[in-house]
Amino acid sequence: MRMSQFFLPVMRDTPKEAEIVSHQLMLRAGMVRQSSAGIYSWLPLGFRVLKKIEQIVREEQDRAGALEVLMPTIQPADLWRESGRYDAYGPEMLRIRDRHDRDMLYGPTNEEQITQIFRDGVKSYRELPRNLYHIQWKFRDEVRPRFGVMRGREFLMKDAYSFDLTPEAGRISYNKMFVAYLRTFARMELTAVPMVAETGPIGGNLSHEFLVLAKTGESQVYCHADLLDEGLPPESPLNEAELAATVERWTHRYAATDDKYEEAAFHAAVPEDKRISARGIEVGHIFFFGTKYSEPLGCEVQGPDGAMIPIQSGSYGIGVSRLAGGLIEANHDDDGIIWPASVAPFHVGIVNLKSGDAACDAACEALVDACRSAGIETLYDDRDERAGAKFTTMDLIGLPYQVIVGPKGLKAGELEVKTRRDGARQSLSHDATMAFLTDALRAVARAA
RNA sequence: CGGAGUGUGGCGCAGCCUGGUAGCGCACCUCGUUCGGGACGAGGGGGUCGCAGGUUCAAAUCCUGCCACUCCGACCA
Repeated sequence: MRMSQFFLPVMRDTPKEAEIVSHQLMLRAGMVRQSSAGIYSWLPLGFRVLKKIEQIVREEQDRAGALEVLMPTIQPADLWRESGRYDAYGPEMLRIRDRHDRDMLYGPTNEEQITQIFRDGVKSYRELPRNLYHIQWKFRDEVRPRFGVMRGREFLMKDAYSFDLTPEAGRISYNKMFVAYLRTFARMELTAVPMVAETGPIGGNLSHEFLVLAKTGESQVYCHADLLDEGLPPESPLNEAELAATVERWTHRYAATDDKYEEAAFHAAVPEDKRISARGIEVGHIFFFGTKYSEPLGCEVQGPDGAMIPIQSGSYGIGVSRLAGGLIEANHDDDGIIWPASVAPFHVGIVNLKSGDAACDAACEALVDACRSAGIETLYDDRDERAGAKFTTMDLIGLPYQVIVGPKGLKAGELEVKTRRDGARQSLSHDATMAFLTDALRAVARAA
């Protein structure tokens, strides 16, 4: 993408309504613009990030055997009356009336919708287990939206729903999602710690939250320090025992949010030098809730003996739009954002220090072409203005690598390659630059 | 919903107390000079001063009401 043809309204000054760093940087880097309280438009740069996140989530859901669907944002009230949640959900549910005076609502979640779909489509235990998910906009009319996209009223969420015959089978489905979540966050280079959680209005009795530790996190969390060093979860697919072992590996140590925290238990379970007390951003939440929805909604299948059996279900959420903010909270410095390569809006920024100079233009074009062939996404700063006048734009928007092209370097046949995270610079030939970039971005390419 | 605060060009702000029909920095446009890293000069465009009502010869400024947004608290992906 040529910067001269892109839409990138960056801001030098920090808008005063933005308090936390991710919100400030998302506005300054031209990723989002606020529409009203807790509701945002995603501009090209931000939308690219959102899609990258969404795609990683999608790939890991697919890998775990979940099937993607797409359910509507607007749902009929009657469906929620069946489950009893129409009245129970309260003012956080945005209620709408259509032209025929039918009560509708903008979905805050989709348990009812998916249960209805499954109920009407599946009649036999032979068709279990199944896991259906979608990535769709939700609306919860929060009393107090804040922190930009981290706590919006409208937000993009991946929600998956599992359907099993027995609680034991349901636990396997739960474990699959648990491991998928570990993999999902690891691919974004986030350390997300699973913690035992309250089940809240979604209901159920088995639940974990996944929290990214960050100073600006909304939740107070307590955990064992070694949990942060567990590293990468094993490659799927895993058998039942491997799944259970992996879940065990990430849950046998103490980890709890303040809802579940008990000081005595924490101190008993964790030696003092391993106790971590920190703030966390909740980026995922999984529940197993058995027959909570299948019973009131009549979601049953016929078992081997012919008896009707209510389905055992769980639901599994990832805050996709929230992750965009969470990733910035976890990856930034004084100059701006520092994207992990897997979610960066572009992999490489190319800066032409002397636009209009034939050699510089040609070298940049050659780089753009070579990167395109190599599957490397570039943002080329080709603007015909003072070279470098916008140079911090590249730092601000946080692309992992920058290649700086100027006439002096070119005379020596060299390009300057800058790594955003540590600021390291090196002078390399065109071929060496491509080799460096290809190598550096190999992990991203391999995962995709 | 309780508490606190803010609304003046795209962003950041001054002006308000002591009414006299709007200003600064950045950004933007034109021309010129610059040109290996947040340039300089000259010229220029852009504002219902959140909205409504009131006081006054005159309101960004004073009064009343409303709205929006932000922050702290309780609640959530």
